[in-house]
Amino acid sequence: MRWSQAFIPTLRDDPADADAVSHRLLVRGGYIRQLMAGVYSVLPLGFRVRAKIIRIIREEIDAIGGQELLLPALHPREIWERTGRFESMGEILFTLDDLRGGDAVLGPTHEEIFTSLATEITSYRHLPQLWYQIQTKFRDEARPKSGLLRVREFTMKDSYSFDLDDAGLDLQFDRHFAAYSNIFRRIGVTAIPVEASSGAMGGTDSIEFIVPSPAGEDDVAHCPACDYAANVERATSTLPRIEDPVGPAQPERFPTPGVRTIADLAAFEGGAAGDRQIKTLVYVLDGEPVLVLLRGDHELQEQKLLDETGTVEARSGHPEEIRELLGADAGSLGAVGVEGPRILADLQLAERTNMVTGANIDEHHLRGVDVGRDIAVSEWMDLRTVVAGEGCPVCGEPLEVLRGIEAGHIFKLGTKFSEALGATVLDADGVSVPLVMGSYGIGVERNLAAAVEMNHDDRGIVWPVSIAPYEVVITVVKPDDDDTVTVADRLYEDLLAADVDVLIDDRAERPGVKFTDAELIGVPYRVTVGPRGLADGVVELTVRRTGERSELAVEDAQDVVANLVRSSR
RNA sequence: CGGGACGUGGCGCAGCUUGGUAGCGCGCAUCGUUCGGGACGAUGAGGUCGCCGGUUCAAAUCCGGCCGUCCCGACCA
Repeated sequence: MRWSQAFIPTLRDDPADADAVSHRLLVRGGYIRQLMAGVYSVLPLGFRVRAKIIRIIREEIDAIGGQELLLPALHPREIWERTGRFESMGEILFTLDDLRGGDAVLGPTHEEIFTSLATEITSYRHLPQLWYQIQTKFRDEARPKSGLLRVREFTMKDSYSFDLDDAGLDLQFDRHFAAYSNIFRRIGVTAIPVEASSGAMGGTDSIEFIVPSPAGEDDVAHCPACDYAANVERATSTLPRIEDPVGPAQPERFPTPGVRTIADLAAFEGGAAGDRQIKTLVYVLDGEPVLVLLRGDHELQEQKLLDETGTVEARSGHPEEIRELLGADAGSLGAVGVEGPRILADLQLAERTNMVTGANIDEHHLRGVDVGRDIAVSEWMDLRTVVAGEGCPVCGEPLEVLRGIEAGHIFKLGTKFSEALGATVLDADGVSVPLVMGSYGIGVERNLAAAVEMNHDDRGIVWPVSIAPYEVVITVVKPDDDDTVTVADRLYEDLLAADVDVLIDDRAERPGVKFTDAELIGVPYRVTVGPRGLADGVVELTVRRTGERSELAVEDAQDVVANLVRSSR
């Protein structure tokens, strides 16, 4: 491509509304433009990168036996109602009417559609199957942000596996794990596989691939020693045992004027440290009010509460609800003697004694509370959020907590969708059994952005060669100098013939502008052709990532550059 | 959805408090001088001041409503 003819609208200034590094650089570099909140146009440079990412994904999924197909983005509302997800995903579903008055939705994902197609599989002899597509998804996110990282319309590769039994699913799952690892490596991002919550999917196993980045939205507990990694929605840790001093034979009420918080009570004369308090929260789970108990210095992990209780929608109780349920306001709540609502207690409270908690009378607390003796816990469960520095559940070393981008997610779905939609086969004994399914997603543009988050410097993007829009840019220093143009054009033609993706900057611009633009858009290799070098029979090669420069004899340039590109793809 | 900010040529911004001919930088076009790290000069093109309504002789500016965008939070396969 000749830069003089290309549509590469680079900007000299940072766009005012771009915050994330990838957002800023992709807009400035002329890769993308925003059309509306969370919706972007992909310009020629961006399109080339996207195409390379798609090619890598396609090669890897084909390699594990995937069959590519294309399902509609426009779905009947009815199929979403049949699996209950019109309700559970209702918020993010784009809905629309058609002329015959029916309701349609734009697909946010495709389990329902793949599963309904899979009803055509009738015999175990036709299993396993692995189907995938690379297609546009629509999700009406409440808050799109950070450029391509969180959008409302995006491309996803989603694959779906169909097996007779769990063993078959496990195999397909493991193959996807390997394929995804290959994909991220080839795209040039570091993605940490982490145990994840299955959320509303209701599956069994689920692994997210997280690219560490401050622009991400997921927190991951990671053990540097043994590689344990889990989304904090799921992560556990080991904590030192606390020895409680011996307490009274029954709880004692005491006034605590002005005490509202855990910290207040810890500082209060006659109170107790946070780790000796019981925190009592009122939550409403699918309409049912419950009490949630945690150690005073621990934070609730709401996703764990959802997962453990099988709840679709959870919220904290409103002040009026709390008062009606317990007779006091937040700040003085407790579970001692409470009957009626379910009491869900975090495992870390087990066998604790002589604790301090609210008395359900405003500005009064109880001391000497023995959890086993005084509180009618309905269910024990892991509910707390892991914090950096706590012990790894596998090896005990201190955990770190990283922020990252969810670049891919693989799920074992089991039979949830096949049962709901009647996707069954006859097994060898002639018995009708539901297909055992897995689903596997990877966001194309999100990975493009993640690659920029991981590969940039203060001058711009630094693409890995594998996904760079162009592998080489030839910078023509003096486009009105005949020798320069002759040599540059010949090199350009030769590199094209050698199957190198090459861009020639033949614009009538000053050299500084060209160098700056080349660095901004992030082309891995730059060959500078100008009279100064040609006087000595050389051109100059600059490596974008390292800034390393070398001189190449004009006659060698084509071979050297082509080989360099080939070896770094 | 709650909180905050913003909306003025392609991009980045000033002007609004105190109503009176719409400005600056970059970019763009033409010409000239320049030319190996974002040149200089001259001339020029380009704007329903987000939209609707109100106040006023007169509204980018004041008032009301709406729309849009970004940030924080809530939310989120």
